[in-house]
Amino acid sequence: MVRSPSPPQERLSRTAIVDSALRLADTEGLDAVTIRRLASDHGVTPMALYWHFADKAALLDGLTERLLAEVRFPADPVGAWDEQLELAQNAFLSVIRAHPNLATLPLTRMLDSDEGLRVTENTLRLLHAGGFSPEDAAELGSYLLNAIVALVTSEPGPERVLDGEPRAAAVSARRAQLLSLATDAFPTVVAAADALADCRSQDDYYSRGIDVLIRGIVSLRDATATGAAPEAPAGAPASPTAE
Amino acid sequence: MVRSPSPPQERLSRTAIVDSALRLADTEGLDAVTIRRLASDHGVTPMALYWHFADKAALLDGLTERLLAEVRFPADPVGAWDEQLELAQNAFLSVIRAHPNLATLPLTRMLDSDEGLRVTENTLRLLHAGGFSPEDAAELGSYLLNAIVALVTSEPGPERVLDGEPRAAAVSARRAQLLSLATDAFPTVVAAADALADCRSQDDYYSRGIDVLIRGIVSLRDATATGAAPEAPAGAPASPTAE
DNA sequence: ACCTGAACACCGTTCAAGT
DNA sequence: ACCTGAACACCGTTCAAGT
Repeated sequence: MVRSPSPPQERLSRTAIVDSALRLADTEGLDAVTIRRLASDHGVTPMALYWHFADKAALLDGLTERLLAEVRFPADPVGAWDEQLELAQNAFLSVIRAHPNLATLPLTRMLDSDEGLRVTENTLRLLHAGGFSPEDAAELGSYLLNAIVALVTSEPGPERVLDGEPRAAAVSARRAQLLSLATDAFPTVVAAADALADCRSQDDYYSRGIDVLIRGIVSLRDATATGAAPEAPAGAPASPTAE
Repeated sequence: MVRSPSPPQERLSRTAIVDSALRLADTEGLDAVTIRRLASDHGVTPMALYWHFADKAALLDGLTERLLAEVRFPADPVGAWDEQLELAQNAFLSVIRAHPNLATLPLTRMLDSDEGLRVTENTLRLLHAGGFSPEDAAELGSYLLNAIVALVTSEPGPERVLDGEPRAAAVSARRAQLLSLATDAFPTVVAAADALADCRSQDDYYSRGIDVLIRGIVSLRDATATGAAPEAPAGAPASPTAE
């Protein structure tokens, strides 16, 4: 609340607004990111933001772009195709994990910024190099990216805005709720109450999630892409076969 | 707008409110579901709803429960384990596909209603029968369910609130945007512009998405669950090994 | 070019009352 | 038990001005 009430701001700018929106979302959740809140944090009238952004959707597009700009894909891809794919997916995952409150933004805004297009292109290119057509790569790539978001949103545990003592309280409340269920109707849920109330090991959870994803893609490729450039170096797609 | 301004309502009730909330979300999107809008649709004061629900979160929990109640799992599971898993996943998918505007609700509210717990129990039980421990099944199951939601949210095409002519306009605008990109920076995205702007075949898209998911799980099971009840009949878990 | 001021049509919610 | 009325602290956004 006493974040920076009315700092002697030198100037308003797109990047300054997006910067504070990112911090605000990280600390207080995406719902806290409002035009009026950002304006007051910058010691300015709400309407001032409308000179820099057409509307709130444009602001969220800017925020999404800022998030996706942090994704660092390996510059020179080496190793087997599935290893390259895993590295790329982990690059995306680590950024989403660092900003879990923003995880849902790319779900609908992936194609609405240059950085989102960059991430998309890299993913589709990798899939295409693995033998999928650009069209198949498009559907598979969109799904792959969103499944990684789903991995983060489905991480067991309470809302990610909570911290410290309120978080521990939420975890034990959830545990108690699940343990109180009828064991004949919900035997497996009761048996897994601890694991559902809070993630046991985040690293294990995520490495297994990525593992399942890659296994699925590889298995599909092996069953589908019969002889279609199965082990291309993935520098650039051999021939994009445009339209 | 002229939906049912002030019908001579007999009585307000939880189910009547949830019913109209479901219709409203389906036709106008989740954002249209507000306390005040529902109240006016029922010809009643906003505060009237607070007798039936503690707050808006409770209303959305009720809406989620209503949605998940539509999920019909096969009563007597027959066939191979992965076929059972696929049937169960398709049962969940078909409900989400029927209500795409509500797809994101189960992401955070799965454990907050009896119907959500029912869906969770069924999923975990199946995974447990496949050889995963209840804890592993919990993490895998949460992920599986959310990945199916991700499948729906990542279906290529414009927002699902749009229909008819505005939808076609959004599709061709997206297509034009993607085709106008620099082909040296975004060759694969440009090549897949059509597939990214609108889903080619929804049935193909979804059957492949489920396919990738099942393949991933099966591959993980074959690599992991070494000899641990690999082909149990899946009626009920052999021994829940509680705690 | 960049920001203010007043206003409009919305939100969820509390609190005190009515029947 | 079930609903109303007035009020509070919020939203995003338009439109007309200011400098």
